[in-house]
Amino acid sequence: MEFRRLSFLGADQTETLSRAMRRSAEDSAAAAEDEPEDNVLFGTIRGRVVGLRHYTGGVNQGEMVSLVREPHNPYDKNAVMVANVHRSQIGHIRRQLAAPMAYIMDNNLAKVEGVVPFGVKNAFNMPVNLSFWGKEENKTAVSNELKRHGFQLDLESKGGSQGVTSNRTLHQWLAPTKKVMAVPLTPEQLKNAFDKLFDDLMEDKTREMEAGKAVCTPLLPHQKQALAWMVTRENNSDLPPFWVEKNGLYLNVLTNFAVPERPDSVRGGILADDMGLGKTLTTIALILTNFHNGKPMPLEKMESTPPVPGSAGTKRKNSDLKENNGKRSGELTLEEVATPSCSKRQQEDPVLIIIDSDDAEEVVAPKKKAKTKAKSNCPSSTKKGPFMLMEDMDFASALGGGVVEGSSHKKKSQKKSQGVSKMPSKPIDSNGARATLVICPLSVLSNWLDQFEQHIRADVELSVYLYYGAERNRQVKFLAQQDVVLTTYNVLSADYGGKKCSPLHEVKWLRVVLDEGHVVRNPNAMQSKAVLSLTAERRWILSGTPIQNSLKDLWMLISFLKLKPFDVKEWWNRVIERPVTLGDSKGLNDLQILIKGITLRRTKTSKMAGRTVVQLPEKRVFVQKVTMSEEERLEYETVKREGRDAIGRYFDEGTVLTNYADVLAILVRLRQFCCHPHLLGAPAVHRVRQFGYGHQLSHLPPSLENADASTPSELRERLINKITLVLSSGSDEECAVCLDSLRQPVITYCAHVYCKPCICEVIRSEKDNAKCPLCRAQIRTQELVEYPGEDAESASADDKDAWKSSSKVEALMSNLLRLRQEDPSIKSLVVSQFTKFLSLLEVPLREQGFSFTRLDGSMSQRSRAKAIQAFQDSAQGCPTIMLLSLKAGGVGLNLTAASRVFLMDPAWNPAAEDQCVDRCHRLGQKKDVVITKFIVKDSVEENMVKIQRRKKELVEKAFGGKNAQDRKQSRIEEIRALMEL
DNA sequence: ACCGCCGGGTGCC
DNA sequence: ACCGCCGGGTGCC
Repeated sequence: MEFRRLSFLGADQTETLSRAMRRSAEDSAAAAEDEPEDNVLFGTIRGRVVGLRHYTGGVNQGEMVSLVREPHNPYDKNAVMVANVHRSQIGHIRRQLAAPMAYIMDNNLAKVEGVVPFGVKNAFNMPVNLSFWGKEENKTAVSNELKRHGFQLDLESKGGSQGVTSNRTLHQWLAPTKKVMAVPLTPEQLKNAFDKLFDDLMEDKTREMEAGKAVCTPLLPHQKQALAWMVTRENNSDLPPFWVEKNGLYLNVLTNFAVPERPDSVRGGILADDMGLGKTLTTIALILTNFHNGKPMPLEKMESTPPVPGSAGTKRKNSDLKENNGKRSGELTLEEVATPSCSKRQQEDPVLIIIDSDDAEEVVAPKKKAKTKAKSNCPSSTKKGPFMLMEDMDFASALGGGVVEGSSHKKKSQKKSQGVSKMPSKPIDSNGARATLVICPLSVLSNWLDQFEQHIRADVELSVYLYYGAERNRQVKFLAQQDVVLTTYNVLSADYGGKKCSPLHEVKWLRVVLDEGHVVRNPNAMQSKAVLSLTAERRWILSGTPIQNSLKDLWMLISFLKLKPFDVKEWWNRVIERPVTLGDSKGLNDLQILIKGITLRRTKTSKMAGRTVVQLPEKRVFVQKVTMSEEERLEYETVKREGRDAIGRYFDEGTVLTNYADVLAILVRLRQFCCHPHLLGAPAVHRVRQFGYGHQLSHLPPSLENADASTPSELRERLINKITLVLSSGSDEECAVCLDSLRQPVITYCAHVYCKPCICEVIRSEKDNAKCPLCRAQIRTQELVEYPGEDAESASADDKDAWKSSSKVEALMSNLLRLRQEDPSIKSLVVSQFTKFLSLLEVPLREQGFSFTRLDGSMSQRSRAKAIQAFQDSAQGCPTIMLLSLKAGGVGLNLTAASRVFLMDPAWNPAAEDQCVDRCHRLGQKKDVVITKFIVKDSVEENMVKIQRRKKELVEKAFGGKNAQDRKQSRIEEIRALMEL
């Protein structure tokens, strides 16, 4: 590790630096494993595996083997061990060759991979074809090191230096028993194929299945298909793809591994339906429909329980939770989480049963603890009805004493004859696992609870435990007893952190479901490790966008599904990722087979028997051009001229990048002006000064570190303003260190924005000499200025007297007024990137007597849920308008009550607008959706629209992400276009 | 005999 | 390992 970092700091400073930083920002332990660009084949060598005598590991003809360094081997510090799939040792590389290999491997000059071409029955040694893969720049070093020890790399190229990576060579060495001569794919073909990876996965997946009786929502045809498919996947006992049975062994045809144990069937997969197709409902149906042996989950009918404790108990339990969370954790209360969907539902008995922690503790916990809990938690009642207690006892004894197979069968047949009916206790199947663990982002937690409530019959009892909040019940026994345990990725990884174990990791789950599974992406992140080490019989990934950036993202998913042998990164890299990256059509084909076997994906436009899967109402987009008033135009042109001058200067000096934050600030100001002049600086005077509003712009220093006239506190203030502007600009800035979206953003004295952990790591590793990765200015930890968060300032309160309208505001208001006249029941989303603009809009809305609510990033979970709930409610007097911040809320956000969307200002990223619109144009929308985009004529907004269009085309053409530098460069081009420079 | 040759012991790193 | 290598025994034929 140390050595590697040193070697990186040689050549290209910026590039290697940021790479080195990225590595240390991540979990450094495993980071050495995967250098993605090790894709050049340097050549091959026929080596020898010796010492077979001493080890038991066997190998097949043509089998891929791992080469593992053994730096602590007492006989030779250069030792290189040869191992098979199971990591069991076959032998060692002969020491003469091991010496240069050790050097190459230790310095990360190349990755070495082996295939045994023949001689697998040899008693003492066997040949091994070694191939060396790495970055072009290390090729000579590798070759020289081998030469120094008397070895010559075979290059196999027929001509041209690119020949080394030809597929011929590739195949020969990846799987020498195969005689595939593939034609390399062009990047274009590769891109197309990759895009189609998740398309056309429909064949054989059209069988439908009815949900279990406990599900009260009728499934749509495509959901029944998904259910049938999921049930089939869960109950299958097929070999995973590319495995065949041969001579009593199991052979993987890609790697030639032959193992005696049958590789586990992949019981689960990826449900990758577009959002809005009802993945949550389908999953709930799955939980209830496919318990053990393909039978529905045995559930109690509530009437069947003893009348008094039963119903009262249920209600009380719900209120327990409310109290419990509100009082104890302070993090998430029932109002935030189990949002009653509408007034009508509230009158019914809630079907969602959330068993309070104490239910189990009373049985298994030491008395003392139970007592305390009872006091603090449930003052009014006698804890719980005898019914629940008995059930728990039943469970405890079942767990303790083992389950009699017959008894559970009896229960099942009983159920069969009576339908959903009395079920005195919840049986555990012979294999014990009962509970489904659902892990989701916090933003959709409440949605899950909602949906459990909505879709399960009111007379059916399903125990859903929300594993969240400080006082969550961590008892393994208790968790294992639930039907469903719901938690978030954060809770999971927090529990797991460091300890490598946690309550959730001790439970043997029947099923683990990763909702929005694509969020688990970086395999080095704690949450990935936490997710991968869960124990479950069945595993599911729900994701509308299974591939975020590239092939690499897929590994996490495959690995989670335990798809042998690709759950081990080496085999994934060798067999799939690298061949595909190099344009090998066989590799791509293999990947397609792999994905096809485990994925179901339908888009909103997928056809089913000639009709689209979901009949969504129509969506129409209108662009409404807004003309500025003369006064506005005059002012706008002034601001624009000053901005152009400043940016033009940066272009002349070639300092656009170093002053990027300033440039963004100028652009933001222009965009803000298009919405409303008050957005720019007022009433906060310092903003005006800092960003050179009006004539003062010309005094803007070239960069902030030269702003010598300022006191430290002034500088600080400026930086806070700057970071606020950058972050609220809607440009989705990324951290130049981790290349991801900013988290815990901080700004340096040289006015560049990074994730706090990333830049701190840079400073830490470079000690006193730390430099800003973007401009090389000196940086220090104590000089980093943190983003204070969006101050939820209410402009309306401050500016009531000073209120004035703007052309755009007028345009919106006249739309809203007309709409109200035509149909007062229609609800609208009013979307802006500027929360302050939303605040300004509150004034005329109030004036005109509109009832509105608001959702923006600064709001707590609690107030968000309230706002959504109120807006979705169709009752008289409920808000008809929601002021929505463009980036607020996750993809799960459901605002189907709205059928009109007013996009007040264009976004940099057109996808953000689409996503926003999709919050109401989704399953459950009954009306046609009309979208109005306001664009100010002859302004920066019009130019933005042009850029949006170009971006869309680019996205359609390009494969894979650009690197940070390219992205910055294209930003610069955008700036030129925007400012008409 | 400071060699060659023979044959037994031995065998990954 | 039906090899190579090592090192001890041995020494005209």
